[in-house]
Amino acid sequence: MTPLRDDVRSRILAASLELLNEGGVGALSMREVARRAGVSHQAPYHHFADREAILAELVKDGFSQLHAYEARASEQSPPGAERITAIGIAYVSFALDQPALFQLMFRRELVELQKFPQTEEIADEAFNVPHAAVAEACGKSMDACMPEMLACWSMVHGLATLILEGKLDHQLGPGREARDACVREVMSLYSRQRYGEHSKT
Amino acid sequence: MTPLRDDVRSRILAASLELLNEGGVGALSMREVARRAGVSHQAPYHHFADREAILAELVKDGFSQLHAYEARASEQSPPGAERITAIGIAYVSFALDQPALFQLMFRRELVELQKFPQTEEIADEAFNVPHAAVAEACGKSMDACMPEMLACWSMVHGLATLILEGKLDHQLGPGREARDACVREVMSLYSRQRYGEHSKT
DNA sequence: CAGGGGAACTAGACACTGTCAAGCCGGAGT
DNA sequence: ACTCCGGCTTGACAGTGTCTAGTTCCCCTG
Repeated sequence: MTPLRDDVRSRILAASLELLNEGGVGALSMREVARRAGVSHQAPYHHFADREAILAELVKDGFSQLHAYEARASEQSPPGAERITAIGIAYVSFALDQPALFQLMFRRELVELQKFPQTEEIADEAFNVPHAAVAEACGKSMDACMPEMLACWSMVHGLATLILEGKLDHQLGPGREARDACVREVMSLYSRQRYGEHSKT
Repeated sequence: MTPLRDDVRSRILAASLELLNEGGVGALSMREVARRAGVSHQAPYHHFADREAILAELVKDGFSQLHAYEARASEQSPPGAERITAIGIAYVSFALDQPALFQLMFRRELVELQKFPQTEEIADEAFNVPHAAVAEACGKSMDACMPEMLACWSMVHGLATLILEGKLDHQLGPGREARDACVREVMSLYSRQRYGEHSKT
């Protein structure tokens, strides 16, 4: 009942997220987190088993954010190619909005999802949104359209990764608009040609 | 002239690669490298400015290996969809053969390519192989087919990344054959539908 | 109203890391 | 013969994650 009860815990998570966004995963050290939260360097271990458990908590929130991005895109677009494009753009937009968090979510060396069933479950929910959209566009069952789904997911995830790791800086400019335009172009190029034309853009 | 002259340097690189392959990037610490090379913990700094410089050297070799994988695939297949498929499979094969090295090559926080022009140049060579293949299949210039190239590269890179990070363990089995089969399927699904049918597989 | 118990938190220590600073040492150049 | 210098070693420092041992304080029971 007392909001003070979990005060330290939430301050720790807040400080973690702050550090993550400021300097990436490398800047997120347990001791610095504790320092920012104004507690001793050992206090975090009373709320989390180890560093990985804290990261898993951030990752959980990350996947639920990703799910929200995708769900909104899915609802606001008609089924078929256009919906796939929209979800793909949402996926990359999330990655660009939360680069450090996105990287954290896909680093097994930092957090092994299998150890955190709650986090894994939310991750699966996020993966289901594009999967369902692809199945609908293909007119196949979720299982039957696995290759299509993998192709789609891979492309979107690869695009996000390459942009974040700066591998496309040479091709694209540094600005956010150029990146968004590129994502839109690649996505619509992909899904239009695969799932049929759509009028958008 | 004396082969002993660079003995320490090459032993350091060998030890680095060994550690990288044994336990990933996290296991590669300067002190452990020095220990394995049989020198003091400061010796590496007489041959490399810092940790990043050692990693850059490994990355350089990684990109030249990747280039070799791609070049061989390109030569052994006819231009068009089939060549793109082959190069894509080669790309992912490299990633699966050298997982730790592949990850290292695409982590800007670990090695910023711009700081190492030699490494960057070899990386560009590696990226040019698929780029040329896509341009040929499209019948456009290298510049004009940038979106197609990005779509292709993103998909292949994303597939490699997702497999390595274990995100497809649930969909695929753990075995290498299942992965190879999946890669083949996704790749040919992609390039066949985009660049026309080909008889293979 | 004691008093016991346990949770939240602190403090100290350990082994480890990357890197700076100083010293040793042997061979090359003048 | 003497100096210089690059390759290497040793020592130190601040920083890390985490184990262990206290300390403090609130709640629950008798």
